[in-house]
Amino acid sequence: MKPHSKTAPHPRPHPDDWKQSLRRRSGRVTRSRQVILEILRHKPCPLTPQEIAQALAPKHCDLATIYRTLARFEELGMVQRVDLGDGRARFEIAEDQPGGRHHHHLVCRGCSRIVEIDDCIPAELEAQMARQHGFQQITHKLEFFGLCPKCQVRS
Amino acid sequence: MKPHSKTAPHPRPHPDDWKQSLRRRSGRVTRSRQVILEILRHKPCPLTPQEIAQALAPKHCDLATIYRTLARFEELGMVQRVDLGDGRARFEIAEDQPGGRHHHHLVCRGCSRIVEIDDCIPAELEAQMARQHGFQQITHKLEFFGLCPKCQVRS
DNA sequence: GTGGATGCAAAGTGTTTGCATGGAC
DNA sequence: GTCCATGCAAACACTTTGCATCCAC
Repeated sequence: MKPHSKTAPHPRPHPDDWKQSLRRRSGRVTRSRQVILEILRHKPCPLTPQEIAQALAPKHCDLATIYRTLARFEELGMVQRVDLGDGRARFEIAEDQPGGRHHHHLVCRGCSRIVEIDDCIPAELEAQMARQHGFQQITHKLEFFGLCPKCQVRS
Repeated sequence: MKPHSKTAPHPRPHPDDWKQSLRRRSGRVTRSRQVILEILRHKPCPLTPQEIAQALAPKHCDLATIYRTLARFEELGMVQRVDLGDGRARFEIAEDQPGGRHHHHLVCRGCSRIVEIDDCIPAELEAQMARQHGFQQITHKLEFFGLCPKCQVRS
């Protein structure tokens, strides 16, 4: 069940295209920015700014810088914000970027483990909603919560 | 399209049952608590603690009290927390309470207007996910975002 | 009268901003 | 050399907590 199949897949940019698009917008390709992007590309789940800071701990990067970088990357459409309802922001590679894809998350209520999920809601559901309420450009956030096998035993 | 039909509807408690269930748990039925519940019952969309404070402005109730009351009500299963991704908590009557029902929200990205939506994801989707990843007691959060008719004109 | 609820103030937590310095181009 | 990015500290918004007082029972 993967009803959210893209009809016209985006052109896949070269992994380093971002450097040019950043420079074009008078931004600079700094070491921090490269490392942050590397970390996001290699992690299987969305990360909080704190987690990113830890991941690049040896090279120490200020939290404020991480926030600013992520905000910039979000503007450029390189990363997207994920909200799992615990009051802290998480970021992952945007779904139309190399290494990204449209997906949702299944979060364990016990240990907070995050599993990525490819299933999605029927596209027709959004279309119908758009018609019914006159809204346009509809997007959605869908997250699942449950108890993972380990935490079922524990409780 | 309303695939989330309840098979066995909860017994509908009397609107004032909460007073007894609160007292049973050694809680007290104070004026603040009654008014807060009244406000939530009469509003068509989830409210932030701030909005609740405004709504009962003449009778002034401290924000801390509102937070504590909502936390208590949430424990008792009377209200539920809604997260629309803007970093502030919202609350509404729980879906199995009198006046509540399972629903989701469609939020305007322009003016933040909130519309309640009865559509839901196919129950089969959750069931399959449970099987596939071994999770249990799966719940979901589903929120839609778009541009309402007014904001389409503006932009 | 007792124990829980409230108001007020202070502390927490995640995030953002101001400003001087450092580094990409 | 110019201008943007960074680090550090202060400011912010929302939420939680401590404590003396108040009130439901």
